[in-house]
Amino acid sequence: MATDLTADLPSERARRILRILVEHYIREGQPVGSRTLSLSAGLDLSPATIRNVMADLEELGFIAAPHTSAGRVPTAKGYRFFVDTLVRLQPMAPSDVLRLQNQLEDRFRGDAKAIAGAASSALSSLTSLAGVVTIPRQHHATLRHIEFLPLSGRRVLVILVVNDAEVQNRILDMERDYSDDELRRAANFLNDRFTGRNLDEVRTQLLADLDGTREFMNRLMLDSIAIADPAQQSGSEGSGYVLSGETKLMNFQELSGVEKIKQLFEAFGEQREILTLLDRSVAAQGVQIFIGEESGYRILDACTIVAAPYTVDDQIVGVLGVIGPTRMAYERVIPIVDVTARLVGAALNAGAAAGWGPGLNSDS
Amino acid sequence: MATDLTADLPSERARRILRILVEHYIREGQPVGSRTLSLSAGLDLSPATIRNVMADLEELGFIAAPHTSAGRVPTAKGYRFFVDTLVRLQPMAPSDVLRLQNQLEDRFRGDAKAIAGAASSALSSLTSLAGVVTIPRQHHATLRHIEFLPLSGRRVLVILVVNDAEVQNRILDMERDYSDDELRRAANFLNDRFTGRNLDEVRTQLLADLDGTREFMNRLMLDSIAIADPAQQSGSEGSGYVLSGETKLMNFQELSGVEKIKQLFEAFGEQREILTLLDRSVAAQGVQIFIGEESGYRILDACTIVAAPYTVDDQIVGVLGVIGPTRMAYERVIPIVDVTARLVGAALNAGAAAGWGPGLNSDS
DNA sequence: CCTTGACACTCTCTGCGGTCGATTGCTAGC
DNA sequence: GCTAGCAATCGACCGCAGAGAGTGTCAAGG
Repeated sequence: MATDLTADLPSERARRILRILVEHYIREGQPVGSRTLSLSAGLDLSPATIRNVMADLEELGFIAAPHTSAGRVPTAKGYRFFVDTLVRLQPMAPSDVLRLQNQLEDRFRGDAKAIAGAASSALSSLTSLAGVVTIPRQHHATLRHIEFLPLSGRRVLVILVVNDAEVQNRILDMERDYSDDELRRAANFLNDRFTGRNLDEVRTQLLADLDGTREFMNRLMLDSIAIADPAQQSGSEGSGYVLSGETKLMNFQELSGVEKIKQLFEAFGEQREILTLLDRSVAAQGVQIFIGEESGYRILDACTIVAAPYTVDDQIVGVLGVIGPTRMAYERVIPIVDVTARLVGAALNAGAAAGWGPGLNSDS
Repeated sequence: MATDLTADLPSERARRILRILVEHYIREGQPVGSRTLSLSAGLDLSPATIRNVMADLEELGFIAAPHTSAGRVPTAKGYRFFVDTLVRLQPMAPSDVLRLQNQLEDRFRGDAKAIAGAASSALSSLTSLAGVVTIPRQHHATLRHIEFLPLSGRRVLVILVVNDAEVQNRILDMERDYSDDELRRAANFLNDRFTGRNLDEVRTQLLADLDGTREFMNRLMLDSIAIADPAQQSGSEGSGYVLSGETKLMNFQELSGVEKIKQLFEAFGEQREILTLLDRSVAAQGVQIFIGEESGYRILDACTIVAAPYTVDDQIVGVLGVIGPTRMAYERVIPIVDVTARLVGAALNAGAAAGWGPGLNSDS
């Protein structure tokens, strides 16, 4: 019927209308009618004309009407088009960047878990949504100190200090008995030879030595190095993510059904689904956005996840982001997630992160 | 008007009616009318008579009517009287006790945090309410191993292994520099002299030595022993409690207002108020119950907390319990909390907990 | 060919009135 | 002291009508 049906894309004018509609809906949370749009600044069209355009947009699947006489709301496809091509990103205020930076670096040097926690609550308070940060992988971490303590019955307690001051520990079930002396020698060997080295290097080196004389100890050493990697850590503590400000999600009517909220919170508790979803954004660099149904999880139908991987030495070690309703302030949230990811990477790089300033937030 | 107004206590008959009313309301969740009670087994009175008694009970403050024609519901005072004198406790099934015991002891020997987590989720799944367990204090714990690692700028990383295999660590800011050698000697001193000893003993001993020659090292040693005590641990990790099954609370209509749920969950997140409330039950032994307004916190007006301290060597080291609506199955919940507290104590006593059987659940 | 004003239509929301059912308090009688 | 009966009260439910908001469509005008 209208302008540009040959392509599947809306005309220039339709885009402008779509953008204003989405922005308006995000602000007000109410279906937007033709009259409201007509009065909106920047448009100089009558409601009737706008109705025609809106009919086209509806046919293309960008917007939908809850019922006959209730204006239109964006669909997931509409939000997708909006964030991909229409949104005008709003850089973070330099003062906010500075504060965030301080929050992440202050007194946390080297403790990755503490940084993740701080980042999570910072994300939440900056966006008024739920913040989520995965515990960083530690392949890249440097070995600081290692210690073995014998327990009863072939069990050995491994204590591993990595980076500046991060302590990991786990109990290993061994295949044979080790004497106190053996354990001490193994620890000494590792400490003497590998302190200050990258855990990845340590592992490779140990693997290379595998057929050497020390083979019998090697199994113990390999296993103990491996505990620093949260990916393998099925235990409750180290794996998973830090979530903050979940309760903020209860403020949004679109999620306010008690039953929905309950399922959402149960999913947060289980962690599994959220984690696999976050893992998807490890693939690409930059900010990734999963809108409503796109996530593939029914529970998140009314939610959007904005996520970005963060890196240390150009290696991706984790993902962070926010979870909120599809109707969120994308233009503010996207830069926040972007900048936070960079600052977390910088903070993890310990001392090396002095030189951050404004101008970070160009965009993806 | 009626039977026993001289005393502030209801007559025998009134008590029976109150008990049946409370039990019925707990089961059905709907205001109970005189007709319903009249039909109830065990009572052989007409609705009119029951109405008279109910009027008395209302005057005494045990029950209240939501509105003129809607039957009665118990007040906080009514529940209080019910749990104090009317309730007929229902012992846990021996099979449940056994399963619980296994859940707590399996593969957790020595790791207090893991035991707390297991107890919390066990409480939640047994009661269909939220389970809560404070992280146990460690005064009583035995020192296994200690280690100091120097960090940059007068900071020292302390790693403390207590009990079987529980690792605690913290960074201490010291007043002067310590050389590597000093730190090594301090650790050796503590390990040689105190391994296997109670942390309390260690502290007393160190205090006694304070005016001796080693004074300069003593500060470091005292501080490092102190980190095992979660009460002093203001940091996020060790302090506080483990909460499980919060989402189950969303099932109850009396808490179903989104705003109420939100405040409740925010209180859970803050931990402070819940903790001070739980601390109150450290005073007395046995199961403590805080019903509705009794807690003193508005947020918990519609909630009841059933809590019991748990002990190691007859010393109270923590509190556990459940949080639910005032309308909960007290007769089942109270024994469950009671038994769980004993089993957690036993599990913390590591190997010494073999001999538990049925017959635990006499009552408070 | 696009835009616009006009008009009829559809749907939700709100308030009103009425009925129904549950329960109470009260009083008179056993 | 207990009980039966009675009027009164109140919430839940239903149907209905009117207001309001927004749509689709159509014919007229640039």
